[in-house]
Amino acid sequence: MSLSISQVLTLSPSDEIVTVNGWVRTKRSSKNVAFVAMNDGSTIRNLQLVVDIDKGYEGITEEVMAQVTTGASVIASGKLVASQGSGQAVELLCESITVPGIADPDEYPLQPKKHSLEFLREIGHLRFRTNVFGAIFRVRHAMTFAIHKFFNDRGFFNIHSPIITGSDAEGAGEMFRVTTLPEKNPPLLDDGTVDFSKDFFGKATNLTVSGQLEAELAAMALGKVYTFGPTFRAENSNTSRHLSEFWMIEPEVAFADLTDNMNLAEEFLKYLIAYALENCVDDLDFLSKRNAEENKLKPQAEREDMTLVEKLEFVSNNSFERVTYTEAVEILKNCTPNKKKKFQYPVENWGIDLQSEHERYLVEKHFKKPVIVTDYPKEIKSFYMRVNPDGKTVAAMDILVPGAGEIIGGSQREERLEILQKRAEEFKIPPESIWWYLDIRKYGSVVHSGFGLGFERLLMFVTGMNNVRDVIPFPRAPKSAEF
RNA sequence: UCCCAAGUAGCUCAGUGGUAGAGCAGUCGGCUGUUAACCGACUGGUCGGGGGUUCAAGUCCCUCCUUGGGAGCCA
Repeated sequence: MSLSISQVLTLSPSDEIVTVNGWVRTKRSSKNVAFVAMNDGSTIRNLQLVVDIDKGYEGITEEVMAQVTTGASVIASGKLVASQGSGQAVELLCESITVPGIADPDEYPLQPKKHSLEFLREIGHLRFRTNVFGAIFRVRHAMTFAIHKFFNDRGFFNIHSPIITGSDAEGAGEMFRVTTLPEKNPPLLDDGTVDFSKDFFGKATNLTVSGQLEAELAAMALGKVYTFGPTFRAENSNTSRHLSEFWMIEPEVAFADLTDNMNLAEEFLKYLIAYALENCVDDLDFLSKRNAEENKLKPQAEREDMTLVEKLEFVSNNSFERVTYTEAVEILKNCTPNKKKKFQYPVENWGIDLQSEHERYLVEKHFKKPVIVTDYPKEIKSFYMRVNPDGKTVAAMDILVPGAGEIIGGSQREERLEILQKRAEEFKIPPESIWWYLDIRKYGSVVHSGFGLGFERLLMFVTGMNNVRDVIPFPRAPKSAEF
């Protein structure tokens, strides 16, 4: 009977022979007995293999045991016995061990010690084998599953928005071109630019920067929909919060206004955090301890007063703070760091865009909890956001959390055709490039709202990791696509 | 893209003008129902690349590359 380590660790000692497959984390050996910590990825916990050399089981030779080194794969069989040592309830008393794949100790880069995350990023093909990344990617899976469950339970339909898009007016950022034209001597127009009518799709195409516009179309028939797919931004962003390829969840709901939208977003985030707390206990416990150790190394002023798990519990049990942009500016204008000129960008006038330092102050110092900022000046937001009755602001909302910053950006969409056309004009978006988006407002237009949740930013918040490149298996960023 | 810092053994780092070091890992030996085991010995380096200053450069200067932190863009 072959079992996963997560299964084995729930069993009681018995005379039944069990077989476990996995990889060696560490080995401690002496003349008479050897202990092997084995992990198979099913859980962060290791199974302790005990090899009693005196017993002289067939197949467990010195040659085989010499191959049992950190990183090697092993298949072990034996009886589950109560552990004599502390640290584990049960252990596998081995009667046979085979090593399907060795890992030469002279070359294998992972050691049974703490490695820097920077180093592990350089060995992206092996970092899955560490406790940290095992925990992170199990949590990532759990969050993926919980997202689909949340929406499915509430009558939403998952829409696969296209990855290749012909729309270049989405305004969300620089795009990656998709083309099959030859690199050398592509067909040119008279003015010397590339003739994309000769390209694969008969027009210029790019990788999507957002599934929102397409989700809106679906919501106008299916009511409640969401997308969950990869998104691509060709911005030259070199930060710990940006990727060139990241995953985004974008719900879109017909007959829903901004308040409905905020309620959905808040319920959604709390659900996901509660799901992680309930279903990823071991992994979050490990990440929380890791986080606490890192916290100790920080200067006093930057230390957090809650552990990761405490922070997650706090967020799932308390309501988010909701403030308008106007109120946020008032708070910032009158706050101590602004008066003492500690901000790099002083807050003086209504209309400025909130900088990272301002958002951090609001979230980490003033409210000390997630904050929803609403009703931004229309000049600093997108063309599709609904203009408020004051004519100055739009029905937008951003959710800011400690550490990961802006985790959600959403809005009530402009459903009035004439106003949307005027807004597109102001943003210099040619109407013919979004004719289908405008068409939706001609036929049965309704109030509707939605938001985008950056999946990796959610994971940063849930796992306590500080760099977005550590919560995605294969990070893509400028000058970085090795694995 | 801009600002700041860093790049020295497989890993983490010390070395600020005068013969390249430590801890961990690895190898060998010892010891022990061990828990990132422990003890001893040994091995291990184009000091990120290129150029320059100097009798002499890991160290000073220029330049490029990469990484980290911050900023902008945003999720």
